[in-house]
Parts: sequence; C-alpha cells; structure tokens
Amino acid sequence: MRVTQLLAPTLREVPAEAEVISHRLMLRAGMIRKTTSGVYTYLPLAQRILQKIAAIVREEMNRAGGLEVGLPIMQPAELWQESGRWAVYGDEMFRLQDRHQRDFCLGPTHEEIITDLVRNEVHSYKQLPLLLYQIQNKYRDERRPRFGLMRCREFIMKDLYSFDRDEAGLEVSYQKMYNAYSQAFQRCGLQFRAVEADSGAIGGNASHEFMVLAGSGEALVVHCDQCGYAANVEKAEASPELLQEGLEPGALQRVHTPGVCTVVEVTTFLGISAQEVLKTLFYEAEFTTHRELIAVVIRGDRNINETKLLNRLGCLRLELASDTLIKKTTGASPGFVGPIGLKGIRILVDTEVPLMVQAVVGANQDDYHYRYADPGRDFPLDEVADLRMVEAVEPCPHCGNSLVQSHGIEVGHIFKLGTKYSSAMGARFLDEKGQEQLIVMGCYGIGVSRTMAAAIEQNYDANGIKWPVAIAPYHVIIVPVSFQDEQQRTVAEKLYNGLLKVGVEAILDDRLDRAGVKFKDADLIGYPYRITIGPKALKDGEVEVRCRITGEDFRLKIEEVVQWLADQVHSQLHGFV
RNA sequence: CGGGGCAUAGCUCAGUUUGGUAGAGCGCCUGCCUUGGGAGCAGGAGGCCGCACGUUCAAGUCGUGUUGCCCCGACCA
Repeated sequence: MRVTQLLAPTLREVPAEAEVISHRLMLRAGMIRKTTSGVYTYLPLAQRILQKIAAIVREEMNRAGGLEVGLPIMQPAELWQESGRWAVYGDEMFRLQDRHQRDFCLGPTHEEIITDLVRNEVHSYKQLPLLLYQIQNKYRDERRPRFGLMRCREFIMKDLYSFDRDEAGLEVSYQKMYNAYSQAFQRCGLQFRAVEADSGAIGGNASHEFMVLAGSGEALVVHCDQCGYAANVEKAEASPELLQEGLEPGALQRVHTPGVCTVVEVTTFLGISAQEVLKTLFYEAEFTTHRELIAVVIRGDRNINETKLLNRLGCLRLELASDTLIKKTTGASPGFVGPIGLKGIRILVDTEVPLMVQAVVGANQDDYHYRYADPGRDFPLDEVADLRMVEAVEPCPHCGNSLVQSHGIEVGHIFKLGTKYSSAMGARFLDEKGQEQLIVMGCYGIGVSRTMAAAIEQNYDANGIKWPVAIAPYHVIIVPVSFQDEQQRTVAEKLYNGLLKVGVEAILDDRLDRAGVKFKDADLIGYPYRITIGPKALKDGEVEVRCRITGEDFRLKIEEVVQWLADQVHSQLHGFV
C-alpha cells in the first residue's frame, strides 16, 4: 500500500466529542468516524485491524473445534417470546416491525436463534458436542453509548455457543474456550487476565471475564500473585477480618448522639474507629411477585457489594430505600437505624458482623445509638452472608497473601448456561438408551471492536498508538525523507518490494510532504516499525529503523534491513503459537 | 431515565452580553519555494450560524418549541 492511495485522514486537532484516549486516537489517526451516537464507520486502517483480530479469534475457535456459521441479525419476535426474553430484555433491544406489523429485533445476542437451529437439526447424542460460532455485528440500544468504540450500540462480536449432552461435557467445552480465549488474547499481544465473574441475569453457575489490563478500564479486578486467584470485585470473595477476638461482651448501653448521623460523625463523637461501628442499610428489593424491604448490616468501614446482595436475595432489582420509607418502618432517620428491635423485616448480615462483640449501632430512635451491641445476643443472626465489596488491599480468600487490585476492560466473557434455553425452547436429543435429554449449553463472547479499542488503551504514548505487531494495520512504514530525491525513492521502492516478498506488510509513504508530517502520521497511526530513508544514513549505504513500541533506533545496511525486519515481525507473529 | 453542557467552514473555536451585509487558526485547491519531527510566500474554494415558529424595519445574536451530540449519575446478556 502507498500512503497516497490510502484513505486515512489524520487530524491535527482533537475532535471535541472524544474524551477517551482510544476514541481520540482512532479519530485522529483517521481510523473511525462517528455516524451517529454509538455507531461508527470503520475506515480502511481500522478495518484491517478488526480483520486481524477476527482472524486470530477465528483461528483459535477453529482450533478448539468451533464451526463458523452466519446467523441473522434481524430476528423474529416469536423466538424471543419463546425464551421469555422478548418481555424481559426491555429498552436495550432494538425492535422493529415489517410492513405487516410483525415484530422483529436486531440481535443483541443469539441464544434464541442458535437454539432454534440446534433443536431443529440436532436429535442424537451422536451429533454432540457441538461448538458453533459467528463473528458479526450486534445491536444494543445502550442507555448511554460512550467511550468511543468501548460502549457502542452497534459493535462486532464473536459469539460461540456450546452444546453438550451433560454437565461434564459442558465442563470440557468451557475449558476449551477458556484456553482458546487465553491463546487468542495472548496472540493479539495484549496483557490480560482471566477473572472469575458474576454470571448476572444470564444465569448459570460459572463465568469468567477476560480483562485487558489498562488504567482506564471500567472494571475493577483483584488477583493474587501467590495462588493465582483472580476475580472481578463484583464477584471476589471477601474473607472476614477478625478484629475483636477475645474481647468480652459488655452491657448494652444507649447513648445520646444528637445530630450524629454518618459513620464518620459517630466515630468522631464517640472517639472510636469505623471498624467498631455497624451500619444498617435498607434496600427495596424487587421480586417477580412483590417488593420487599430488606435490612443489611455491615461493618462501618466496609461497602456493600450490591451484586452479591442481589444474587443472595434472588431478586430482579435492588434500590436503596427512601428516607421516608425507612422512617415509616423503623421510626428513625437513616443515620440512627440499627438491627436491634427491628420487627417484621428480613435482616441480612455480612460475615464480619458475627465476629464482633462490642459494636455501635443505631438505636432506631433519632439522636440515639447503642454501644456494646453484641451480634447474636442483641439482634438475630438468621442470615449471614458475604455481602461486602473487597477492598484495595486485603488478604486473598484462598491463600492469605495480599490481593492486588487493577483496572480492566472486559473483552471476553464465558458462561455456563446449562439448560436455560434448551428447556425454554425444547432443544433435546436422544441418548444411547433412547431417552430424551435436554442439551446443556454454554455461551462465549469476544468483543472484537472493543478489543481494538482496548489494545489502544493499553498501548499508546503522547505521539499516538503503539500497535502490537499481530494486530497492526501494517507492520512497517517506509518513510523517505524526500520522496522527490531519486536515490531515496529508488531505495524506498526496493525495500518496499523486498518486504512484500518476504511476507511483511509494508506501506510506503510516497507523499511529497515534508519529513515531519510523515513522521507525525506514522507515530499517530502506530505502525510497529518505521524505516527512514534519508541522506544521513544513505551515504553509508544504510537506513534507519525505529521500533514504535520500544522506541529503539537501529541503523542497518540496505541489503540487510528486509531480512532483519522479516525476522522481527515473524518472531512476534508466531512466537506464541 | 435524572442532572449539566454544547450546536457557526472539513477540524478547533471567536462572534451572542448591547440585534445592523459571516470571522480566525489549522485543513483543502492552484502556483512558487522547501524537504530529518505537523515549514514559508502568493492566490483561491468552502457557511440555510442544527431545525421550526415567533418578536423586529432588521435575528448567528432575543423568545418559544424541537432535534442531535457530549459529559456526570443511574443502568449495563
């Protein structure tokens, strides 16, 4: 490719709409343009990158035994009504009607479609296991698209669905995918971590997320260097901290605490630490059939993990209760509520609560607290559960070593689905005994367009992007300082052709612009290697090579540079396989 | 969905307070010159000032409505 023939309109200034680094750089590098909120057009450079990511993913899916299919984007409402999700999916689903007013949606995911295919075509245990996947656009009407390609309404996703005859088979498929995902992200040249994840509303009992580690990541994960435990903080187990071991219980004491509402105020007023306070939060939990007020008790210095709470309760939605409702129920304002004497309300306590013997709690009367509350003695411990968010620094729940916290971008997510869809939609097979059995399913997604953005979030500097070789739009850019100079031009063409011959993807900057312009664009777009052809090195029969990733500069003989670059590129492309 | 902000040239933004013939820098086109980190000179093209209605002799500017976009929050198989 020659730069004069490429469409890569680079921008000197940062478009006002972009905040996130990957978004800004892709706009500036002439890779993407916004079509409407959450919908982008991919220009040639981005398209090449996406295809490279997709190719790696495709190879790994195939290697794991996956079969590629092409599923429809436009899907009939009937299938979604069968699974029950037409009603549940809500505003996030793009819906449309045809001229006969029949309902359709644009696929946000493809469980229904694929289950429909499999129930029609698979009838025997001999046809299982089956791994089917596609790489395709997905549509979700996000409430708030943002961060450029990170959260779009239209995006590219690889989704694979596994079909097995039983749980043991699912476990095998799941492991295959876990390994394939690890391999795929490694080959993309990304630093990532697989973490245990909450399986959310999709159900199932096991789930891992693949996180590209980057400071700008939305997700918080913790991991242990010692034993390898890693989890999203939404999921991470919290090990209870023993603080008041051996302490003798005291007599419950009601103290006047006028206007002292928050944990901080309580600790200051009483001269104690937040660890000695128990706070009580009231949630309104929405179940399928009813709404219920729930009290949750947790140590004053801890935070509730609402994901854990929601899972524990098995409710659809959680919301902190309003002050009015709290007052009506307990007779006290939120700052003075506590578990003692609460009647007719389900009380959940965090695992650390029973370990305390002298706690300060609200007295359910404004301007009063209790001291020396003894959990179990002064209020019931009927429901004890891990309900707290793990902190930045705390011991690993498995080995006790210190956990490390980091930010990540979710680029892959694998789930065990079980029989949720096969039972709803009747996907069954006959086993050896002629018995009808439900197919056991798993689903596995990789955000392809998001992976492109995540790669940038992890690899950039003040001058632009630093693509890993495996997913770079081209491996090498050749920059003659002056393309009008005949000698430089001749060398440039020779190297260009030489690189193509040895399988290195080269692009020649044949523009008549000044060198500075070409250097700036090369850095911005982020080609891994740049060959500079200029008078300085040329007089020694050499050219300069700069590595974008490490910043290293090399001077190489003209005759040697092609092979040298071929070695560099190929070792990075195939080093992992 | 709640809160905030923005909308003028391809991009970044002035101009709106106090109504009076549309501006700058960058980019783009032509020519000259130049070529090692976004050069210089000369000339040029490019705007329903988001849209609609209203006030006014006169609206980019004032009023009402509307649409789109961005940010924060809630939400996120």
